[in-house]
Amino acid sequence: MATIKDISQMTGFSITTVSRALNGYSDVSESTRKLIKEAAESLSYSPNGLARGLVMKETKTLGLLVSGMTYKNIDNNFVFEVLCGINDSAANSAYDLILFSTNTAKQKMKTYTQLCRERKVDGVILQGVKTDDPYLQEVLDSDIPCVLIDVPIDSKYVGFVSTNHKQSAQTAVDHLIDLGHHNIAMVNGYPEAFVSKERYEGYAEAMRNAGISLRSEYVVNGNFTEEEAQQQATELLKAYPEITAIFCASDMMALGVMKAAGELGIAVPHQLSVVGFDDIPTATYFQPPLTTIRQNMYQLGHEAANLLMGMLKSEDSPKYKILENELVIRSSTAEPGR
Amino acid sequence: MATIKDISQMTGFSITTVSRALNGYSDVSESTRKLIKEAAESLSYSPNGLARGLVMKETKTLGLLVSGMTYKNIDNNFVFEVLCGINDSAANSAYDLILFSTNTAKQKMKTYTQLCRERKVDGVILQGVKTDDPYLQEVLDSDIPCVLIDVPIDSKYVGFVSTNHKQSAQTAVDHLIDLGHHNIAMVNGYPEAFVSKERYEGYAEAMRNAGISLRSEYVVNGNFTEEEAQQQATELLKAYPEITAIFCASDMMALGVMKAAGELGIAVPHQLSVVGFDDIPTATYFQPPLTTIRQNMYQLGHEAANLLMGMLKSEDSPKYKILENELVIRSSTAEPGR
DNA sequence: TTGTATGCGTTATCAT
DNA sequence: ATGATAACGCATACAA
Repeated sequence: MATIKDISQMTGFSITTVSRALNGYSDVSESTRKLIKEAAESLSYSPNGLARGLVMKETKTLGLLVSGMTYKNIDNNFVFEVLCGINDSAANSAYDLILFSTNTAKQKMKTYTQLCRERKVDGVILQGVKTDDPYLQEVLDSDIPCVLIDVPIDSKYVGFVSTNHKQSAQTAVDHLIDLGHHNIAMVNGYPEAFVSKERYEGYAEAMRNAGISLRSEYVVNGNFTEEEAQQQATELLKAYPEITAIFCASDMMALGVMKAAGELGIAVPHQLSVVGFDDIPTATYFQPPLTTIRQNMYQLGHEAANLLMGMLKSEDSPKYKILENELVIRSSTAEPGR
Repeated sequence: MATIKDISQMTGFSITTVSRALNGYSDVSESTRKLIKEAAESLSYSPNGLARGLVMKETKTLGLLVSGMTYKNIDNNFVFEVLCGINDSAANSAYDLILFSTNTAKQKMKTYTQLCRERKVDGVILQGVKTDDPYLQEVLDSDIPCVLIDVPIDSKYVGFVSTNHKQSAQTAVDHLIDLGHHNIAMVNGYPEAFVSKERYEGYAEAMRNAGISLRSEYVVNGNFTEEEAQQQATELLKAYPEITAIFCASDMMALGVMKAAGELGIAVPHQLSVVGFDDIPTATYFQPPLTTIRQNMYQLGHEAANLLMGMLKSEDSPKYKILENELVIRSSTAEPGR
């Protein structure tokens, strides 16, 4: 609880000199600096970040607004990987992270801007915002530097990181087409997600390029959950038994699809090929091991933090970055059988 | 950027009255309160948490010192589950979380106490501290309220949450003994972890109770990693082919052990039974699905945060809690075969 | 019911 | 090279 005032009294120097000495200013003699540093040490002094932040208008904190850090998302380390990336990046600089622990009830009380301004964060990283989220508009209107994850919007104070979702989806579906599939369905997430739109675009593009006409009945939404995907896939496969392949917008949904197939007595991959998206660690262990699109979420988080810290340093720092995904072929896809 | 001063000028009331009105004090007339609130609204005022914290000596932030939020731990959502639990708990109260992003290099620069005092956190949750960690002593010496995860120490300002590691380990080994195993080895984590000691105790206790003499050669350390466990298990199984069961202190190490067995041509579970610890989501998908001890890490985090917030509220709030684990029997254990 | 004055711990401006 | 003083935005003891 010692302050620079205490050091000042102990050493006889003014608080100004103490402050300057401790902050490495050059206009203080080495002898007094030594004295002051020793006093600080003996009083086990720590600077008060609040007071410093109050006057400096900079807190060296990055805000994190992360959806999905809750019980039901526990199996999805997607969010965790992003977090690790951000954390590692912040650890290499002087920033700490503040996690806005907000639930839907609290979200109604405090807006995005309020949250950030109260905590006086230097910048924010947003993960999991939907396109119709009211927060999104606030972000754009606000003057708080911000990086969005998987929402491609940039403006003066806003940047983003994402992956090439469309191209990746296209690659995934091309893989199915190359194997000889024609009746390819898609289990998407939900319409309010940018990534869902992009991935659908990729699916559609691949089909068009192959001269296969799109059938809207073949495309359903699984809300990114295993359960809904399983249910949707069950109905899909019952209604359209001609389907021989399903492209899913997440690995967990792919798991749901495989379970649906299993219950209907449809063998994967021999009667039905399944492709996922994400490449979660568990995907390797699925039965059969899942063919999927690998996203490097760690790197996504890492780049997000770097981008943001860059924006804080200089006006004309790059504001967005798009990473490349990669198709990982395992055993859930094969030539269409009979 | 509006302050109460701005509101004061706009409405003509003093900043005192503005402050009191906004903070819901009763000694301000409803009419002026209304005026002031409207002014605040129109100026889109947000209180400055730094200034408030400076004078109130309370920041409504909980510090999180978490080891393992880094690239190599990405597959281990153990940490993430704890985090989710803490987050959910904090979300239901007025606290936000601050993640101390510290790497080993930075850790040498700033001590635990410095970190906390600079940020002026009201309390701290520590995860992943080893028994020989210098941080630990600091925690005990400091007067910052703190909850340790899986380190059973409590004092005036320190509490902890943990699970019944010893009993759980004993249950796991009992299960093996009940199946008819005698030559049971253990792949532990590392000696500096409390949980390792506890789990070893449980192993030893079970063996003693069954009248099986302990052989120190049967106990090795896998450092909680898949790779080291695999390597250690390989040597173990080569040197002592009479071993028919291995109890592992984590699921990832159990995976390493199963891989070792696989490479040596030893069938699990028919020639070797394997038990893990944690019940990570992937454990269900291992081949064979892993028998293990389920730990509810989410609840652990939840309780940790609740405990800490309780300690902040009153002196004589309970300071520790021990949760129960549960044996989950899957297919990696069986009667010893030949 | 409202206002005045003070302090929280720090940095910054301007003297000396 | 060092010091006095004013800010930063807020809460609170005390007055009125």
